Amino acid sequence: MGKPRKPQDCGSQQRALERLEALCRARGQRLTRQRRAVLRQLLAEGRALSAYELLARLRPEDGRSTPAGVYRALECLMQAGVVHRLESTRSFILCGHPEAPHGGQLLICRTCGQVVETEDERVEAATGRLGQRLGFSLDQRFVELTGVCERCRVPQTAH
Amino acid sequence: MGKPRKPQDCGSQQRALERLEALCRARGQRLTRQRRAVLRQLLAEGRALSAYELLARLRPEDGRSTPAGVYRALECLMQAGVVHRLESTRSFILCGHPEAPHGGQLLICRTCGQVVETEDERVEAATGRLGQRLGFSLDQRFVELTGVCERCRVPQTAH
DNA sequence: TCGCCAAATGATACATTGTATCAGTTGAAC
DNA sequence: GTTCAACTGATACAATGTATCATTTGGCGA
Ligand SMILES: [Zn+2]
Ligand SMILES: [Zn+2]
Ligand SMILES: [Zn+2]
Ligand SMILES: [Zn+2]
Repeated sequence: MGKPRKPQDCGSQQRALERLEALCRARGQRLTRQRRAVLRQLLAEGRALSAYELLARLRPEDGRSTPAGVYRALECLMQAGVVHRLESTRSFILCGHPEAPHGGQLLICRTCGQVVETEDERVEAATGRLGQRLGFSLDQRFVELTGVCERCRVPQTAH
Repeated sequence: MGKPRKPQDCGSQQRALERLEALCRARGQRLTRQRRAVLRQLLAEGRALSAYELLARLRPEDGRSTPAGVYRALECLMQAGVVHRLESTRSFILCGHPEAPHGGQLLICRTCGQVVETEDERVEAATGRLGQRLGFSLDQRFVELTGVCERCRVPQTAH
């Protein structure tokens, strides 16, 4: 609960949206009305949303949105690498650094809902080596760490 | 799909069941009829099962089993540390080495469904350090690596 | 510009996964 | 045996995710 990181202002939101659109196109995905709408909502929210939370935000501006439509849009955006799914909370979030395709780590604050995405070399190396050691050729790595972030742990005296 | 690791024979199954029961009791959990039945099914199956797959196996021997009952049993067994939930496949599996409570890594073969559970020091260290670096005090670590296991990759000529 | 075709959508229905509630039962402790 | 918390049974429902198919859209070549 509690407010997560505040959403970006409109100017940078617009720029971020354009950047994401360019990425989608570059990766061979049409960026349609629905998909753009999903991106916009995720960007505006600034935190992870469940598919049905997304749907609730989309319906006011497009009454024809459906679960299937939302899931299809999310599927496509995940393909394009600009959205990730949080397995442990069944929700979806914008990629934090979508420039290069990747599978990183997600740190989730269970108090404020903040999600931090990283690409930690040591974790990458360790999981890769683990797969190798056990004879697995890995194709996906889910690393989701939940806990309490610094801001939530230290009850900073608002000044 | 394809058969995963074959379930253990009845003798060692019985022993394993008794060992698990002892662990549950040691951790302050009553081991009731339903919970024992869930354990038995997971042990017999030798792979991860969804809650409803479990339910389907329980009903023939106890027609009063319900989803709520299965989830309650699973909840308790997870508390006791003898069952894990696979977030990425929404299923449940017996802990591979339940002697000490832990949160390890799960390697999942997407061909045969086999799940290997490890407690890799390097992965533990790397994720711990990552949390620390980002100011998170972690309380749970989901590390699920999916890929293809050795047996499935090398189509060994059965002899 | 026009027609074509693959991709995407809309609409509907359904499948799977997980919880809430509350009355009744059980079982360990005294 | 009584008691009380834990557990169960039963029911209903909430949340999450898919299948199907007719229709629309949009890029592309004639
Ligand atoms: Zn990312
Ligand atoms: Zn926080
Ligand atoms: Zn385990
Ligand atoms: Zn395999």
